[in-house]
Amino acid sequence: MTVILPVMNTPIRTRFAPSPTGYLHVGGIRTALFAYLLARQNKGQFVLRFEDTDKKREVVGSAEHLIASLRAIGIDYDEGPDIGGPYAPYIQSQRLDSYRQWAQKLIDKGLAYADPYTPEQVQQFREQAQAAKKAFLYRNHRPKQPPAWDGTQPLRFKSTPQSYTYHDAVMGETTTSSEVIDDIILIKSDGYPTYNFAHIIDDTEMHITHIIRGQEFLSSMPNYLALYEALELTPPVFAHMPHIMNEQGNKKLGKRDGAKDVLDYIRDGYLPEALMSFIATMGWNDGTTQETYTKAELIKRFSLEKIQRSGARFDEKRLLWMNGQFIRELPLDELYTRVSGNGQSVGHENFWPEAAAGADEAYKKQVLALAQDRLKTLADLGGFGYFFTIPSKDLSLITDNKQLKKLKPSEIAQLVQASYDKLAALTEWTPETIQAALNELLEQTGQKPGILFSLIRIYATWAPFSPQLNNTLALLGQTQTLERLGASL
RNA sequence: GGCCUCAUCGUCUAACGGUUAGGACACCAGGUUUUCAUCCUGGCAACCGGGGUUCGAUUCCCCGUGAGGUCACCA
Repeated sequence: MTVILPVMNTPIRTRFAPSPTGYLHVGGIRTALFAYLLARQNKGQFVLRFEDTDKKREVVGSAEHLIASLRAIGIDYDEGPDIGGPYAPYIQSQRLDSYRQWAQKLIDKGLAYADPYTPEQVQQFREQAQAAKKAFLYRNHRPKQPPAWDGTQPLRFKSTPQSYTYHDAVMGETTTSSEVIDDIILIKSDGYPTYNFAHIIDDTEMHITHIIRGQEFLSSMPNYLALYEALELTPPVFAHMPHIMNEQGNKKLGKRDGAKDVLDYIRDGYLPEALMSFIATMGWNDGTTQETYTKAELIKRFSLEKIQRSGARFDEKRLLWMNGQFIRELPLDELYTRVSGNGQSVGHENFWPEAAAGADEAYKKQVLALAQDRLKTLADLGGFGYFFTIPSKDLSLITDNKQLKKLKPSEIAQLVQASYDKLAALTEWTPETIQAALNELLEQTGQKPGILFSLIRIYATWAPFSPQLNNTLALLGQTQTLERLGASL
């Protein structure tokens, strides 16, 4: 039969419904993001719901962690476990009465029955089917006279195999085989509902209009459609997202394979807006050549129809590039607050090198202005410690330098002394006057910039690289520059 | 194995029957008269294979092949 999906004229309501079993990785948060974007675009609501019906797998603290992750990326929800809403509670373990009532409706209609078998017996059926190279279907073993359901056995759906055709907002027209319809478990023997049953009830009661979820649920769609029918409910719009694959491209991204916690990206100095743009453009684009998007642009331009149907690999190099792009576009003052957190919570990290602790704000902002173009992550700021403290000498910078290593120590000393004298004579200390002095120094000593400037730069910073020499010296100040040049090897 | 889905440079992607198949990341080369980064310029690099349909297929159809997902008292 064909399920005709309704034309939606009610406000759009989407949801993100994770189970509190761990952290959120980029794959998970993308599903949340797309649901969020759709709701915001249509002035609808975005709902957070916890699906905690598997008490064995629950991880302490993960609910808070999930919430923190969404907040950190900039995905705010209108209703949820912690903030409530018109359809509270938003935690499945607190909605058991609802599931019971809807289950009773199915029992009354003769569409649900108690499963009399032990898990071991069912497992035996499964193995028999496997041995016979056939797909296991519980309904082939459906008891003729099932006992009355007393709540201690699993409650199963009494299914009728049939084929469905439905429209998926991402995947398009989809037809399912009747073979996969089975007597799925509605309520487990521990009294909690299965995801398969609970999400349908919740989405209905919470007036969710669009279910956006991962592609792994595609193969269960026939069973869900059968349930909607049995419950006499109108299904919402479905949008199944292709998976994000790991970097090797051979598996869907998952926690077991080391998929990174999104909060770790924040801790590592990735900007939320870069993360959002990157995640959104993995598997979605608006048909233009635009490469990065602000949140406002995403809300405006997003559409389910433009979502890619095939899985996308997670390319961390591209994320790193994108992060640099966003850092560069930040106004200096904004960048300053981003790197100067109190370190108390995620999103408020302090990325300054330790030596910067006592430095004054104006000076730090000048350093930041020089550093901005060179940051790929905020954490890269940690490499600018030489602006705040006299760096320890690393002679390998000279001995490993293919030009400098040819010089005798006496020649080096001479060059440094000449530089010292020249810079000490300056009465005005600006990038321009310094550059002029440096240029004169080149003529005076007859040295190539590659040798002379490298030497000065190394004496001033003892770092493998640093901003442009004149700017670096200007910011360091004349006194500090001379002190560093004056120190002997 | 059954069922479902997918298929353009190494990667993310554009193209919705007619293009020298475009952009970006990565990589390589050059420039911005020190390094690294930024920025600019240029380069390398793709329509999975085979049949159809069509005047014409990357694009539509079929069959292969490959990849992923799913077959739980997990979600």
